[in-house]
Amino acid sequence: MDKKTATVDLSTEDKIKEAARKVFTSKGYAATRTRDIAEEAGINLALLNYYFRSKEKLFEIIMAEKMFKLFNVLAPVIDDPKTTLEKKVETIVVNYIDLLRENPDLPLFVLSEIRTNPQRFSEQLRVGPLLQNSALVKQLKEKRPDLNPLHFVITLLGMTVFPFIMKPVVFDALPNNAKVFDTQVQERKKLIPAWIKAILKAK
Amino acid sequence: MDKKTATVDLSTEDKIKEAARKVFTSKGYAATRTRDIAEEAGINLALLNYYFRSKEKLFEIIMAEKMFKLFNVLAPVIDDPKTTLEKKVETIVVNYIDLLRENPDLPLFVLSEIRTNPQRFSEQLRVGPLLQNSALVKQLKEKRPDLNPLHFVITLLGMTVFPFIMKPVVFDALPNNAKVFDTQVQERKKLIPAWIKAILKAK
DNA sequence: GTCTATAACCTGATAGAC
DNA sequence: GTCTATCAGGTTATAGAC
Repeated sequence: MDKKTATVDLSTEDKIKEAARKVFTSKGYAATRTRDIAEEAGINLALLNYYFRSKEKLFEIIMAEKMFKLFNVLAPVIDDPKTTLEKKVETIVVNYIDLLRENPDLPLFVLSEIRTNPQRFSEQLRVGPLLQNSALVKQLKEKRPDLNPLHFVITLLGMTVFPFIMKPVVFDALPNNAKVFDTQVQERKKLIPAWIKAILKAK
Repeated sequence: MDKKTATVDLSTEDKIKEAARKVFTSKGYAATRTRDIAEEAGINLALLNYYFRSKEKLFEIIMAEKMFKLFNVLAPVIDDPKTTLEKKVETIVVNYIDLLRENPDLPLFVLSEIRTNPQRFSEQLRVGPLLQNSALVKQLKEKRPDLNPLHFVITLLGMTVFPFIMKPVVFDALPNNAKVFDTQVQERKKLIPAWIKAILKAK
């Protein structure tokens, strides 16, 4: 079944959500007009308010979805005592790259909105506790007690996520962009775990 | 001389630019109202248009400044044949961290605006050629002909820039945030070059 | 150069017919 | 549930006095 047909088959409510996902993530909350969403969904402007009451309510629904996607790659892996540190790294890298290949502007969207309106997200963002006593941190402290776990996590995520953040700058200007980017990102599934290994080994 | 006094001493034009820098970078183009800038500058709304004709013209001036700051850390280093690869890495890391410590939301601001409105920046973004035949790339190919230079550059920049991009998510939720963040970032001036060294050595 | 007042436009949301 | 028409409020930009 092709995508166009699938989209048409959606309920009106889902058509609006689908359109909202697309427009919000590509332009951001402030630059998005409810009219853009309505047009993208192929429905009337009034229906947006009929189903979701307001632009802001609709946005909150989409945003919650996106943040869940983003954090849910980390959450189940980070506190699993049964897997090794190496395996955790590999899983995080592969899962994130697969997720972001399908949602390339997810990180920049979420980070931009948090920056634009930090107090709106102050409650959801309790990353400290999640890290503090996780299995990953314990395993890391055992292997390298001298290395601050936060440095490690940020470096790991930076290696994985940063290509997607830089995509508009580096790749969209390149001649053969889409293909080149995807190849590079796939390569990083193996490169990043190897690099992390080298970093942990070096003293 | 304290900052308040210095600000008051500025010409009206510079007061507006200074205010525009602050408001644009913290809220983004779309969410910024010219009234916010006028108020921040302590002047009347009409003066903004008198000096800069429009919100968009003013934005373009600020944005050009910011992009220059961001790319100018890389440009002089990347094609210098007189320094070693190691020295280049060290210089890039230290210079970027110093720049970003003073302009923490510079990367997220620039990247967000590029994403929101890619065609506006399509001309400025010719990163490919800049990299293609640079001294850095040559040195890298000599040391590790198997490693795609783009992987290297993105990893290096990711390690350096990503903490600033994650700041609102990870650190602003932490108890002792400002101090912790700054300490960590300073530590990375030494950590990142060491990590890069380990990565280049590992086969 | 700087201000007040206002024009011209845009955007989110709703009323009311079908 | 879905549409058209429209309102109410806000935003950029300018006219015109000083």
